[in-house]
Amino acid sequence: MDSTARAEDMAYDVFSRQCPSRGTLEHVTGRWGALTLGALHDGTFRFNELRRRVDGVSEKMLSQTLHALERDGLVHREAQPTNPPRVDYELTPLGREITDRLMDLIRFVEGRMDGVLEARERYDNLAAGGR
Amino acid sequence: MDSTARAEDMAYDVFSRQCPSRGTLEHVTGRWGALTLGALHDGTFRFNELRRRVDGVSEKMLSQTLHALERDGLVHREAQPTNPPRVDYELTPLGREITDRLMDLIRFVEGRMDGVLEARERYDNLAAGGR
DNA sequence: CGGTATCCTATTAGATACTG
DNA sequence: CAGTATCTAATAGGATACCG
Repeated sequence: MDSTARAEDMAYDVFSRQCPSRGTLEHVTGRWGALTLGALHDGTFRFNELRRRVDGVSEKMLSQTLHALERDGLVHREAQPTNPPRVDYELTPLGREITDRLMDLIRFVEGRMDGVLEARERYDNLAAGGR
Repeated sequence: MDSTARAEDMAYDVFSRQCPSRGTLEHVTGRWGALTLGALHDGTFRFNELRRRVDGVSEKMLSQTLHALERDGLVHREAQPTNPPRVDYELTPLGREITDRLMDLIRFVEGRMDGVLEARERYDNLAAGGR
């Protein structure tokens, strides 16, 4: 019984090279994936609204990122066949569960940036003294 | 008082292009950063032990990744001046706090991979029918 | 063992122009 | 508005050789 439960736990292992979870994790945590999910954590947005929220993303990268997240079932795309077109993006229930955890991580890192910046100064000063 | 607290909350905002938290988040969530931190979550390891744990990483990328994480104060490097040399890597307290949250995310994604794979099939079948 | 240095390729990302 | 297509530039990544 324990061995069965353990086998299920190990069904997907991101540390293994060929595991598909590695690809999905990269979609979630990649530079633009993380910021796009983070933006959608605040609500439903249109394409150009998202572009403004994710400061610095190009049309191309946002489009590519949204496609990957939609394919993985984390983002829902709602297109209205009007003219001009209107397309809304929002998190799916699964996308929301994942993004909740992603935001925990992002907020925590933001909250500790002072410590990170201090560590960098110590590291750089030490390296400068060493040479 | 509330306004002061809010100003502190917004000190670092990863959605803003120039914020240094964006770089640190990329070190933490990048392909090799996430897997390296994940490996170190299990304990202290030597360079080549880490290489084996992070399946697929090259010497060059592991070295680069460890340097970035050490500089950000998330990983501690302990070198013994013996011959042959022995170097141990482990998480700092800050690295552990961040990695705890990272592992929550990773384990959750692994646990939902069946749903992700089903979503991909639906998406690909729809796209195939559309063309 | 624990790396660094170099070279080379592949992938990613940005800018620009264009379309329904 | 919401993208796609194309081209180019920057960066990541791999292979190999070498060093303390």
